[in-house]
Amino acid sequence: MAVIGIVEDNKKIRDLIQRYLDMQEELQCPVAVDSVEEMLDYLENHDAPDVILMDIQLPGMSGIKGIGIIKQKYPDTEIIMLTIYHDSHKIFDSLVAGASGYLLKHTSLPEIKESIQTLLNGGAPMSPQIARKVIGHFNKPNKKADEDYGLTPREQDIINGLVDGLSYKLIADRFDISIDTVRAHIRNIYKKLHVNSKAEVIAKSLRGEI
Amino acid sequence: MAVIGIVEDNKKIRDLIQRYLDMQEELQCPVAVDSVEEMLDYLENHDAPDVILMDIQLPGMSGIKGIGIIKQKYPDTEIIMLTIYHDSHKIFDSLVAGASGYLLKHTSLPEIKESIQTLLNGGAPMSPQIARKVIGHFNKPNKKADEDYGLTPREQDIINGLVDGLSYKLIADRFDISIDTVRAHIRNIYKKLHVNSKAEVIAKSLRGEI
DNA sequence: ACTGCCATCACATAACTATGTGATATTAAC
DNA sequence: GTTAATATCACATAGTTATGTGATGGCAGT
Repeated sequence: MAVIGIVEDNKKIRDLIQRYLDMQEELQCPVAVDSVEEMLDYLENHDAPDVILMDIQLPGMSGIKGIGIIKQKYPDTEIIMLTIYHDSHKIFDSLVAGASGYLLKHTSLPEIKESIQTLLNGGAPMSPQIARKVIGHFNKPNKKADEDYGLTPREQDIINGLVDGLSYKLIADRFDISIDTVRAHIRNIYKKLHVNSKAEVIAKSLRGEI
Repeated sequence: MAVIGIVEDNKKIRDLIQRYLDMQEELQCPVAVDSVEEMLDYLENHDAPDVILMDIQLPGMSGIKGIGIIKQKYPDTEIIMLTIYHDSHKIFDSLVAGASGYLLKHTSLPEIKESIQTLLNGGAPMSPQIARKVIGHFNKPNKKADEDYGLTPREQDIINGLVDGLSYKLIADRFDISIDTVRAHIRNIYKKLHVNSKAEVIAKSLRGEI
């Protein structure tokens, strides 16, 4: 009899999954909480579940951070992410943190059950679409032109300034140009990257997407 | 109508798969050869298939080396490995070389067909057991302990919002608090992290320093 | 009861960012 | 020698961010 835990802040979804899993002959789901912190509290006083289903977007600590903490204290507990996020870096971060599977929230209840069994049998549950993104990470270092945004050298300079946390004015000083020129470059960068804030440029850059 | 190619040195298996795939309404398999060299010859004079099923152990060039050569000349052709090897090293090398899927030879004919369709739909066909080994590669690098800035759970939430590229207003909406509260939290975060702009917080966070 | 910390909100203002519109000079490509 | 792309600068303005100052209520520990 495998013991399952759930960390999910949407009460409706949480209850639904818990009731469904608990109903299964070969599973039991004694704990379903809405934050990593609560799960850690629970684990202080109970045996660790065999498998934990974990959301990413949670009140308090994020699910990804939670993976690391839980896996460190209870390394035999396997974690399956169950989330709406399908972007590569969240998937990647989850797996690096120690998750053993990654499902999207549209996954049906029987599929969730099946995924748990896959995991208990030594497999890693994930949809082919997720698998594709995981594989993508293997190819990245090899391919240089990951996606070519056609940034000019000057635009790269400006981006580096942004990533260093500089204001327009400081970037202007660094390259000895006027602040209006900086603005002009940044406008072009935004257009090329399809974003519209410093924050997004910095995020893209630090994720290696530029 | 998707076009499939096969590189496999066991004539019996090769013919079996070719006949089966060719029989399918939506597939055709005009080429099944027993070495990478022969496949390259074929490609000189014909349109590249949409998908190539590739063995690893082959006469002449290995299938893994073949992936690299074929993907370089015909980047739109997807490659699925079909092999007896299930060791992490071969799986890893194949994916790095550019394979989009990895199947073991005990895979049934209908499963092979299904895998091809998965691939054409943007997924990556691989068994859960293979997926598990792929994930294993992500876990190896263990991260160092990060400095404790004494951030409260709420402050972490806000930081996550910033990293997601949200404006104060959107962060306020996400957590259902007022924009002034968001401002207040951000002020405290800046103090704790010794920074004074969104940009720096995002950078710190994405560098794993939080 | 008192203190400290957390989370919430309000008002105010200076500084910075995002965007529109337009212009000039240089250089490489056709 | 015209075109296209790059890099530069200017003015204007709406919107966002950064900071200061101050306040309320909850909760934990002493």
